[in-house]
Amino acid sequence: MATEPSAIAEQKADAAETKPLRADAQRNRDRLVEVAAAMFAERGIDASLEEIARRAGVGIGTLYRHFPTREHLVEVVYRREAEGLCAAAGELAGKHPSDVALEQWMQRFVDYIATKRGLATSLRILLTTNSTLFSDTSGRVSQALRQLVEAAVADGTIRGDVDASDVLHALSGIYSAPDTPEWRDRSRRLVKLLMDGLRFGAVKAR
Amino acid sequence: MATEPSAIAEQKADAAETKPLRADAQRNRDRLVEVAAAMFAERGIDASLEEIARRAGVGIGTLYRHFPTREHLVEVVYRREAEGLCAAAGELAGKHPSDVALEQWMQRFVDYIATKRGLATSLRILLTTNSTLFSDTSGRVSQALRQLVEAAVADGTIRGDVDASDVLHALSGIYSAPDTPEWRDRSRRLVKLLMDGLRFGAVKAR
DNA sequence: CACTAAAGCGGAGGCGCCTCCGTTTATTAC
DNA sequence: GTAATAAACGGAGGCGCCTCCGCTTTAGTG
Repeated sequence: MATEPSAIAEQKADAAETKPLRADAQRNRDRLVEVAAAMFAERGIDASLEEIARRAGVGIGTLYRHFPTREHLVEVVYRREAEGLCAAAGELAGKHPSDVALEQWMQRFVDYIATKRGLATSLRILLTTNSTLFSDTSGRVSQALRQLVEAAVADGTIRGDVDASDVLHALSGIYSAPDTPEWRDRSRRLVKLLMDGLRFGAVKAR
Repeated sequence: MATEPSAIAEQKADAAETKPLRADAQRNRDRLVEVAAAMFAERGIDASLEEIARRAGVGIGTLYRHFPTREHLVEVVYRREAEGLCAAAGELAGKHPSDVALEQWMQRFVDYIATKRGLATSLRILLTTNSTLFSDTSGRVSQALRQLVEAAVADGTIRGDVDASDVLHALSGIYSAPDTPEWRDRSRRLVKLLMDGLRFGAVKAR
């Protein structure tokens, strides 16, 4: 499943895809995405676009030029979130013992799911059009999890009789809870609980 | 499949369900529903609620008191539409030859589908909550069609080798076309075509 | 009838969405 | 450096959403 560019713009300088933006435009666009990510996390998917523009220090017109609809903006934020999550797997693995890396990554996964769920309820329509959005990101995300679990099993910091799918399955409780306000905290506790279970009976006892 | 009252208010005086409205309130409510039906048909599901209130000669506050969300209003309009459609079967049968009654009813069915489709795209969310909305109306509607088809077959104004499901199946083209502007006209022609087919080889040739 | 409480009314006001276009700024050519 | 031009900016303005609350009307009661 290749990661082809979505129908909706992507600014990654990876390949000089679509004419590079002017310097100021690129700067503004980046700021907008950053602020939007914060706002969506804080206030939910219905955060005011005008406030996002305001906080990013640009006019509302600028926001609309870059992201003609709310959905466009949300999609970009979501993709960024997913990318960050995948990248985090490598980074955490580099600077923590592998069980700790796994735990921290899963905590971050909770935030990611929050984004995903918010997006899901809002974007049913866009999703029918742009169906690769979820499918191709979720593949990469579970790949990242696999990597972490395998490393931790390999060096004995978690028990050896589980694999990534087991962990994902155990995490499924995260998906189910409705959008209650305590959802995030409960999910965090769930991750801790799961980690205790994983560490129990590990070769390298703590 | 009983027609129990939806989670969302219904004003039918059938049984004195929820305290009868004050005369003026009932009047305003009726006007609102009527105007809304016209506006939704004319301008689509996103018609301005303020304009609906204006045309109905009431304040926007009144509209919101009766229908706290756009979806509430849409649902009531839709139910009314469905009821009207079912009732029309009986009326048309009473004053036209049965083949003509069938034809006219099918033309009206086109309008009904238009409402239904508009609603469907807008109300995915509400539908997950209030799932009886579609299922219980569609049963009654197809019952109405069956009645008309059987009558027309019985008195020989349409051919005898078809039944209501055949007709419904033949009408399915109506469902498919996207929301193009010509959709309604094309659907009307489809109904005419179908009628010609049904009359062809009828016992009582024209 | 007159009175009163409850029900209903309606629109001002605050906010968000989105478009349009005059002004500003980066880039390119000389 | 300067000029020309295309790209980008940004905010005013128009419209729609929805809430809130002071005013009006109705339906009872005597």
